[in-house]
Amino acid sequence: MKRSNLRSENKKNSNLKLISSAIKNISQKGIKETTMHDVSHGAGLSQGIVNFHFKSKEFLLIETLKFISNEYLETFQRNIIKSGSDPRKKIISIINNDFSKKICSQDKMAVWFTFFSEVKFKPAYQQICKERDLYYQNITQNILRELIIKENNNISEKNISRGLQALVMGLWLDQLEDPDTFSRKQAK
Amino acid sequence: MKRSNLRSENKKNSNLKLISSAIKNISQKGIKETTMHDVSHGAGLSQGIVNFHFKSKEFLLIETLKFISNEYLETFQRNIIKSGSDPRKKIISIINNDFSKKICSQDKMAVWFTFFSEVKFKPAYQQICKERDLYYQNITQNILRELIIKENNNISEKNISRGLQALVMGLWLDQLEDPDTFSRKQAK
DNA sequence: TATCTCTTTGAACGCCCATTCAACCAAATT
DNA sequence: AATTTGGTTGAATGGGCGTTCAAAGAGATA
Repeated sequence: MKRSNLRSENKKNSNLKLISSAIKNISQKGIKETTMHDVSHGAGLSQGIVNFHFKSKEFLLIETLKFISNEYLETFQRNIIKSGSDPRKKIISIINNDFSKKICSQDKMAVWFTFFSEVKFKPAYQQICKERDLYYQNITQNILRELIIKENNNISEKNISRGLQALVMGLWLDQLEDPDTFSRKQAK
Repeated sequence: MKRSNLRSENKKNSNLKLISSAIKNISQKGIKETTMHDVSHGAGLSQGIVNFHFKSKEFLLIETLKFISNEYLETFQRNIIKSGSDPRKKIISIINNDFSKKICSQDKMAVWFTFFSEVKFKPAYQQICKERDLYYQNITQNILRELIIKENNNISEKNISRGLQALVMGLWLDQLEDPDTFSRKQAK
């Protein structure tokens, strides 16, 4: 066993700490008011470190977006697998996931929508978001198709899945705009 | 008739030009990359003028948000009145308005969501958005109640109207994230 | 132990941008 | 016509922040 892992582990650790700090700061202040100093000190490190690990603020942000996107996709997938083969149960598990405490938290939502608002001006963000959406879209569409066949219905799975996604997004946004009256239960 | 209107008219004109320029710039670059210089020169005026009229960048932004919020509410109201007394037609007119060329344009959506993403950190924005939402919520809820009574149904108008609003928001967001595949017709 | 490589530090640099303000101009008032 | 009031200009100011980099520290290698 190589012992040279101490360094690379420390490095990974630093990266993670920096991304976590970025998420925390962004959720509290937004992207533009989050300074490099905020991020590095929030991670218990010092000034120039972000530029060393991520080259620039922009790349840190991209990695941060990738991070929360992956986090979402992981619980998404895990929940569907856990729910068995009944398409109805699968749909329910998706919705449960979307409004779970972990995913639908004020902090996470704040970060998501902060990035969403920049998507139009930043191709890199757009790509990451698009990929996540396409994945979501694909999966739900397939599940809905199963459901439609099973129930012998005659509706478009494409529109429903897109509508579902939009509904979820809109409800998420609700929680940002008016956290006091928002309830995850009611949204579900 | 007082003739002292030339000055105040010019002033109003300048204000409007500045707000329009702000909208244009924000829709293309976002709030933080829009500089005072961008705004004033976009309006054909010079550097210090925004501070003269709006005191600070922050107040300019608040006025800009108020402006697009009022614009939305005006066409919203006008369309409902035009559509007569049938609740079903009223609902349709709301949806038509939400996805009209004027309201659901890429530029306007970009501006809306840019502000939405800041709502969490800026109480002033939050209040403006909340008011607009409450109004929307109230009106649609009343219309839905009419509809429910008329059709002798037994569902909660509150949840439906909130869901509708969320759905609209989500579809709007779609158009931002992926303008190429988005179609206003399909959304409707 | 000595050398080399990778990571971290934090002061220094330079750019960008909101804001200020004295000077100027045009409209209103007298 | 003279004076006051209000709007506009644009150069100057100052602060904030991303980035750089020499020096130091810590792990790996010999």
